[in-house]
Amino acid sequence: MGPKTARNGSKAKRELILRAATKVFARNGYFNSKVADIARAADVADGTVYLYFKSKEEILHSIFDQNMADAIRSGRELIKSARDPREQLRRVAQHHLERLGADRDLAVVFQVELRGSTKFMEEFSAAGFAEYLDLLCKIFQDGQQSGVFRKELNPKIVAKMFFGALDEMATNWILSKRHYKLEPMADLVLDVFLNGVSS
Amino acid sequence: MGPKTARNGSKAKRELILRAATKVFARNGYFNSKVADIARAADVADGTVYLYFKSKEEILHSIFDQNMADAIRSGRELIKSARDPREQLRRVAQHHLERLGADRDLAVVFQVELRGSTKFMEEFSAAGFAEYLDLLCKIFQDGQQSGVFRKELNPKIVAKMFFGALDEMATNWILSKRHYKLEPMADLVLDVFLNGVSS
Amino acid sequence: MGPKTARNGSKAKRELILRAATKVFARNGYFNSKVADIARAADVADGTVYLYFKSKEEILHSIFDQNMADAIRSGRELIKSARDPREQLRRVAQHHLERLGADRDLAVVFQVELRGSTKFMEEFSAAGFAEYLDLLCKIFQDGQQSGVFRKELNPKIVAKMFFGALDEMATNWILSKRHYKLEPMADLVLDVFLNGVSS
Amino acid sequence: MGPKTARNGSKAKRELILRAATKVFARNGYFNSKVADIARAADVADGTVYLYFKSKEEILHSIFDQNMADAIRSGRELIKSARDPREQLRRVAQHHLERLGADRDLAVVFQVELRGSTKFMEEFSAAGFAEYLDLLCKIFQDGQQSGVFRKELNPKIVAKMFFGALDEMATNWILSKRHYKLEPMADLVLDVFLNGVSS
DNA sequence: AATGAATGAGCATTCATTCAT
DNA sequence: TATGAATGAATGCTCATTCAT
Repeated sequence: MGPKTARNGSKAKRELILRAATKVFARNGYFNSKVADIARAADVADGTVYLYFKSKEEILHSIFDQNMADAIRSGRELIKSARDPREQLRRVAQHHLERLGADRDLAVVFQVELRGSTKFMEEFSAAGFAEYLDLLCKIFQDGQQSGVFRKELNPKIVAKMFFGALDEMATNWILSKRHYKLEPMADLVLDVFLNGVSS
Repeated sequence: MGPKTARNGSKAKRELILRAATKVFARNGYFNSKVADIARAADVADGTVYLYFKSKEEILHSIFDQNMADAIRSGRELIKSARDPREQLRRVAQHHLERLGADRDLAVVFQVELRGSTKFMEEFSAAGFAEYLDLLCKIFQDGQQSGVFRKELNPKIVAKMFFGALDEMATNWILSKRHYKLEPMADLVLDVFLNGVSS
Repeated sequence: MGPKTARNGSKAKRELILRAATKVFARNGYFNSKVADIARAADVADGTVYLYFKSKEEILHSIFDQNMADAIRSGRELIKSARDPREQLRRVAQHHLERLGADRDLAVVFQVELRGSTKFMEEFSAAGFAEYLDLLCKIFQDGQQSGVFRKELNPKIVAKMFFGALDEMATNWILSKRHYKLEPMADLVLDVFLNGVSS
Repeated sequence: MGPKTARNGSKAKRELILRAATKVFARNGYFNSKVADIARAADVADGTVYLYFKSKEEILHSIFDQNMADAIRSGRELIKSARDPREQLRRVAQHHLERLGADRDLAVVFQVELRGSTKFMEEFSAAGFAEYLDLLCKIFQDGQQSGVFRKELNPKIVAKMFFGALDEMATNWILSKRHYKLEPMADLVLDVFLNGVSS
């Protein structure tokens, strides 16, 4: 059998629904999106959604899980592709903003819809998010050991700051009415982080 | 009648409802909070809520508006109280985290509940939030003019980064199970911003 | 305040909904009845039903509970009103069939709708129903002690038989297309029970 | 091909599904049973059920029809096997309770699940049930003609009473938590019917 | 005959908002 | 001002049934 077996079909339809949901959530917000909207956007019947996801909430979770796993995987590979912690940081930051900048709907879901509930934020945090922060933290720690970064800084806090700065770039990009590229922000952020704002 | 006329009473009750709503939103999330919950927490009848607010959404907006106005006012005063842009930055950052650290419920609403809808985020952004960013931006611009900060940096972007970093500190503080003080983070953030992470 | 206080109004509306539900359940069956049907029949909004009952199922329970409590109360009084166990039996049987014969909708709910689920039947049995059987059982026991009834019979079983016979009369009456009086069946049943069918 | 042709295979599978449905209906109730549950219990695909039955309702009907036809057939044979109407009554009653006592799932379906809708009860009544009552009625009429039973009694009503008493025994047996034999109740019921409860 | 993925009509329940008192 | 009973629109999810394979 070729690649179009039943299992592939299932995965393809799951993906289809996920993409449709991302679009719908991005446009209407999670709470204002009806499962029927997602079904229509995916061109399937309402009930079909429930063959692939247990609930509306599980769809949101799946969007997060799947993309976060991807992001972490790419992040790890990017780190391996460079030696200099500064360069590692640059690549991860750039990739971070590239990903979001390439899919506005996904970006909206990540920057806005996923933040709307403490409950979700807690799981969100507990899940891959913490892993992503870890990844950044490791880079800072490496840099400290190799003497590139100041040793007296708390790497965890620096990682959060770095993430927070990138995150804010992304959120502002989404909310902005002007159309600009998100990805170039990475270098600006990096510059400030590495060298500070002081002259 | 002294200053405690009916109008004062009204304001007091409005305040009462607002505080109750903050608590309820923080604990259950905006979408899962019922107006009846807020009414019960404020010890008034359901209908009374509508004598002070047009809708549930307006309550959320009011929480934001009122606190944001306060924050901006304080911010302006703090800026006046110092000459050195670095010190101005430090005071604003510290105040930012002090405010949130002093009222966990308010912090939850600001860091989590207010982020859950693009629609709200847009108004949110349009409203006082932009003003707050402006305030930070001004400090950076002043610092650039007085030669304290690097002139080649885009002050708007730096302001967003600074805000993003502080914001992330606050969000992490809320989600953290450990109990620590939020306010001391201000100096750590400032240090990195001023001097960078490079040794 | 006269009899039309809020509390009376509440009870009256609860009663109104209960009566409407009885009619609706009788005509369409419990599972095929929509809460919206009940609301329309009671001339209230859908949501109003939930101010008085927690769920659709609770409405069914309430119909049972309320009527069963009435039946048991009346039964007890009827027993007091006569000395001869045979006369007691006659009065209870007649009252049993009178009640059902007077309200066909209620009869349908009792004879048909309440029987449709083991779960309900169990609670049904556990609840007032067992009490009703007890009441009949007592009459038989009294009759046995006073020598009116055969002492070798198991009074519990006889009570069940008697109830079963009356119950079948009621069920048949409901399902019958012909219009006849239910109540006169009581004497026929009693005759057979007292004297047997043998000549 | 011998007698085990496809048609036999079909009947076997039909039977399989019917048995599975009886079990599922008995455990969950008709309305709470899903066709998918029945299919799984019968170890066939959901769609297969519809090759043998037009609808879920038809399955319930078939359970009734098939068993009722059996009961009537057995009943007729039992009547032929005895001359004395009293003995005929005894054999039919005993067989009635034996059948139900031997298959609790079937008994639950007959005593509880089949009673849950007026619509079904009407057809139920129209169908084999009336025939079963007729059978009992005939015995009483014979007994009246042969002078064994009192001539002034309405045989139809007596038949219903007799059925009602047996029916109640069966229902109580199902709902009872204690484990006892159902069949011996037949003689007790018969004794009361023949001789009455009076001493 | 058999499968099981897909369908889509159907419904109990919730809750923001109103308004008569 | 304050109340809280009443409203009714809104929606996630289920499941009997179909049909392409």
